[in-house]
Amino acid sequence: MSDKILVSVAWPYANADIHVGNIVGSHLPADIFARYHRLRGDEVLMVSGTDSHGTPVTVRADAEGTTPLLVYERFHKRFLEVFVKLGITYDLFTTTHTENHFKVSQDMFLALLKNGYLYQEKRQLMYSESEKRFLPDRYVEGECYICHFPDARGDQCDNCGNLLEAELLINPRSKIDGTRPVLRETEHYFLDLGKFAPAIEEYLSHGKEFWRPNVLAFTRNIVAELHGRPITRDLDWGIPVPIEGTEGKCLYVWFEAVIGYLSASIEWARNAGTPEAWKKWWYDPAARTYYFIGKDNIPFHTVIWPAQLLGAGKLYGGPNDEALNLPYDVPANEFMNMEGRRISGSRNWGVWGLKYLETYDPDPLRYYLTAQMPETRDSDWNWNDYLRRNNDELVATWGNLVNRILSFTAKNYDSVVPQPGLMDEADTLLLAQIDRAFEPIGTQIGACKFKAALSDVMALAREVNKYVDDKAPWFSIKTDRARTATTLYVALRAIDSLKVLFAPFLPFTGQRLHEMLGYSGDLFGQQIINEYQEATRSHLGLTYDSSTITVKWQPSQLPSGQQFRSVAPLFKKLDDKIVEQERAKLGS
RNA sequence: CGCGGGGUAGAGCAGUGGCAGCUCGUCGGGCUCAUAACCCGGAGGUCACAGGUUCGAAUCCUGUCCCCGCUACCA
Repeated sequence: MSDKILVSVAWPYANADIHVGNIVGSHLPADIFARYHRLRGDEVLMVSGTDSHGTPVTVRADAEGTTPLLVYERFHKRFLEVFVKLGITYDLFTTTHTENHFKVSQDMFLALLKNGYLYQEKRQLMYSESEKRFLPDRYVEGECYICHFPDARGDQCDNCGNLLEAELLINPRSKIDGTRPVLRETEHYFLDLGKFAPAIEEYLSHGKEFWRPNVLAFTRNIVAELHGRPITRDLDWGIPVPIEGTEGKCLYVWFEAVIGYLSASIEWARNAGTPEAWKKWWYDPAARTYYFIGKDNIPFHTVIWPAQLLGAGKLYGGPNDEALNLPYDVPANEFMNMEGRRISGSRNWGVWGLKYLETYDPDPLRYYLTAQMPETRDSDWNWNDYLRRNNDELVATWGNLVNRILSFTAKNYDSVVPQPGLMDEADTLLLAQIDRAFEPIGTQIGACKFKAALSDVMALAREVNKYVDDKAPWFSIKTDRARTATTLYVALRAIDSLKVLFAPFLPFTGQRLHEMLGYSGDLFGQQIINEYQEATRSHLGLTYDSSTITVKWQPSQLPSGQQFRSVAPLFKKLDDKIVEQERAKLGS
């Protein structure tokens, strides 16, 4: 029986390229999870998109002398490219800059307003008369009112380190044109989070034992002191507040971006020609919704988004009048550092997806990132470690197992899966051990324990290497062809099973191995980039066609007599020199 | 005392009351099918530190030190 699984992934900001921290934090674990559930035959919907609004995008546009629209479009296109090359199989990766998302966000705003969860409040904020707009804190400089450093930023003083209130700076000036901003009163909408505290506590109080302890502890702590947060800002790049007389005000990004999970699901259904199909993930109480994010995003997904969903109530209405589903699990990852220091775009301290793929293959990256995934604590990318895991684990253990058995079979059995004879205890035990592994390894992936699952699969590959060594077919071939045929058949079937167990982690080499073994058909579906036209604008979206999948999460049924196609190594051994070469690029 | 996470073999990690484990590296041996790949064996740890609870603590409690994150536009 198939489960309904919604895989929601953090929306990357359209102001910088995707780096390994973004990939390991959310996109990759989500993809492993989605691929596994698809192999199981579950109904999976995996969505995300580009967060195209917000100050970072505007800041970048100002710096480049261009428009936020062009900045967002440029990075959005590069996101799609990196996800195709890395095999991050989104059913829909869209953007927040669609008419659909505007509409859904505004609908949710209005629903919250109608249900009494929004209130208005006036604030005094910095306003630039020369530019006729309110200035974000970072756009204001002035004398620090604590240490009197003359060039403090609006949000923090670089001299004394204190966090500042921009409106209190002495002699404030605009960072853009140097003019003196004035305080001007502005009215904003606030989400009344305090009203949700009892409901959120109730939500967190049962059935959350499987949540990662840090996520749960962090969340429970926040719920204790919930207060209203502004959800609108004085900006012109974003989603307009859908109320008369609020010109020049937009929905604040943190409020609007999370709504993307819902709007992307709706868009996916509409694009597929089944406009109601999204409802089975959002209204069926048996559906499970997962949110793959980085730890910086925890409160938005475990408190604020549930509050929005609770407050919006039934919104568009489920088939049986159900309310919207709350997050089932939020498996947030910690951060991955780069050679001991925090990844930083401005200092060029990191490894970027597209850049990496110019030189290296996707599966070794997926392997290394999974093995180093920051599931319980911060981890570190280290090029020496990358080299070691590629050469000593991927190449030496798994790649070599495949290569030694396939080439031996090619050489001695004419590239045909041999007919096994009577199996002895060792043969039976090995196959039983691997057949039995599907369930516990699947359970681990389903529980978002990706490191442990991958390490268990690799341990099985070592078991098969050991079996081959014990059987020594290179000896038996000289005296007992029947015995050797059995050994090779057992090893090949083990390899064929390992192909499936590794598949969620290593889809590209999995597909190659699948073909080498002589199968036709695909392990996974195809990724397709489409252009979608709405009434007034168009956007690119990445989608996934799973109709060609022929493989299931189950032990190999490899038929003897099947003819191999070409046999070639799955992985490339890397030269030691890359460590110094790659390290030299950091920080330059 | 702002909040949360973490400190276990050279490196990276698992291990929530019962003889301290895994991968890699290292040392020694074996094999030769395989990308000098594979297999076997050994060495290596006062489980951050100090107290406490317990027949028994890496694991529970108290205190201390150190690292990381959140509160900002660096995921």
